[in-house]
Amino acid sequence: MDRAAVEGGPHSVLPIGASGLDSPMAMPLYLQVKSHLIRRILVGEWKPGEVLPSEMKLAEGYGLSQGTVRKAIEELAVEGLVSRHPGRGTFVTSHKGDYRPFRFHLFYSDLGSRLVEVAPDYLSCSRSIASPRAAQALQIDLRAEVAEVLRVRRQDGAPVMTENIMISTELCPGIETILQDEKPASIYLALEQHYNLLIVRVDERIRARAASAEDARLLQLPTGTPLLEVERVAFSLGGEPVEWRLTVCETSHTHYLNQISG
Amino acid sequence: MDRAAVEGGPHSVLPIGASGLDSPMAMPLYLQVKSHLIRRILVGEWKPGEVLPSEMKLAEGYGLSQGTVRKAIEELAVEGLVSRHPGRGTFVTSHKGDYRPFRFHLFYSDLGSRLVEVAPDYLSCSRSIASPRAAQALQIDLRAEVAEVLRVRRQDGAPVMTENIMISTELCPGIETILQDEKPASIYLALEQHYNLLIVRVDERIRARAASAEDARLLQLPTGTPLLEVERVAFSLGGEPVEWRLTVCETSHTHYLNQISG
DNA sequence: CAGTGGTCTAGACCACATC
DNA sequence: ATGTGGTCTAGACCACTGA
Repeated sequence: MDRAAVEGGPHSVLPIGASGLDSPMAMPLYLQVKSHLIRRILVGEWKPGEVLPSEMKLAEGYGLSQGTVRKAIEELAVEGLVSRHPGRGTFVTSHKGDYRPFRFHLFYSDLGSRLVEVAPDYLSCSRSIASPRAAQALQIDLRAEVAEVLRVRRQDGAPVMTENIMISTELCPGIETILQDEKPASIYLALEQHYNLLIVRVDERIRARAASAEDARLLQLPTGTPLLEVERVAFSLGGEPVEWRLTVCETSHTHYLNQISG
Repeated sequence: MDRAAVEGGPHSVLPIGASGLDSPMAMPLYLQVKSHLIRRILVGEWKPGEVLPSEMKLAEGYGLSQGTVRKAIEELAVEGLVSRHPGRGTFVTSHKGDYRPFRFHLFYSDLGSRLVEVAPDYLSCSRSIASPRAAQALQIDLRAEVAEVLRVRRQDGAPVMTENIMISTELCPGIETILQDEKPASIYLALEQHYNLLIVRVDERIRARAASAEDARLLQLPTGTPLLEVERVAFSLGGEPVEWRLTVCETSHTHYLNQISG
């Protein structure tokens, strides 16, 4: 075998053995293939929803056996970057389609239905200055510009949750216009379609707090009511923080469900 | 190959092809092996911390190739039931040892340290009657007996978290005595060592609530203070609910961290 | 040193989807 | 009919562990 590199396409990124560092087993070949495939997805060679070449084609391209490429793809599938369908092929994950839509939304009504199943109301959507917490989380300048969205979710007509969202306009220029016009139910789908940014991980820090005057007004309840506060940072496939979000939820008929296994 | 079943030991459970249903690919062989290994662990053939036979030995025992058995074991490793160590062997997971101890405890101080790193104070430990919520979660009779524990955790000397724990005495006879005597930092380690019950999954429902008079007394703060309430049900390897736990935490210098990926 | 799990290959057959 | 991913085999070499 000649460890052929991937050549030819306009999207060719880096041949696997390009650095002189491919001494035997420095890093397993399947992990090198995995990294290389991630870079090719990142760079847009295959966009969300599109199909990858077959295992055999990729194996030929890399000059490796099918089994090695298969192991790389299997890890991508476990991590949710691609999904595999027998007889059809391997597809880049999209928030569109049937692949676990809204898999990052863990709020449930106490009766079991998911709170995300009703579209949110957009109260405002504008350019703004990042809050200190958002700026730190997004690793941007303390007074950098962001798109800011304020949304409310209802359950049986009553408002139960507010979402304050900030996205760097440097990373996503024009995002405030898109959100303003489309008012999407899934912001992550919008990021994916307009900026090729695939959200693959979110960190959520959860606290209890008393309702501020603003909370009380938006959620129509007394100031001081205990509320659940979830501060989220969403990261793209490339590991960049893309979105900061502060969700505040009234939990008398709602809860956050976390199932931890392994 | 003759698809030899596992014979001989006193712990032999079920040969893989025992039912007449091993028509080709009804269920993949590696999944059958996986299920069989889980049953053998459940039944105590190898206890937490002990080593499994090597892949080759298991493959010979089942009359399959090493690769098939490997795939079964790899899934067990991903699910956290076993851990693999090159050159040493495959071990049944234990909460003891270095395998992600306290991996179900997601409370952190705002400075980043884990709240579980200081041993809790045991305030009380007794036999009691299950609360309605606990009885429902543990799938036991509404007035069934449980062991009830009340613990408090401190941060820099100040109490920040109470834990109210109920465990069915039917499933774990004598557990109240063990907890009373040992006051273990990890209840799951105690369940594992005394009852061969391995906790592999917990469901947590999170809400905000106002401090009750009892909360206020235990945490030394005003009644009505917003607190984070986490209602946990812990499940054993066999899927039975084993423990119900209500954690109440003051979150002005503490948070619950959930990292969601895939 | 022998034994372990980790990687890699090259082949085979299967169920499934699409045309 | 063709091509896909899914399963399974049988061999090889490697790095690491522990006696």
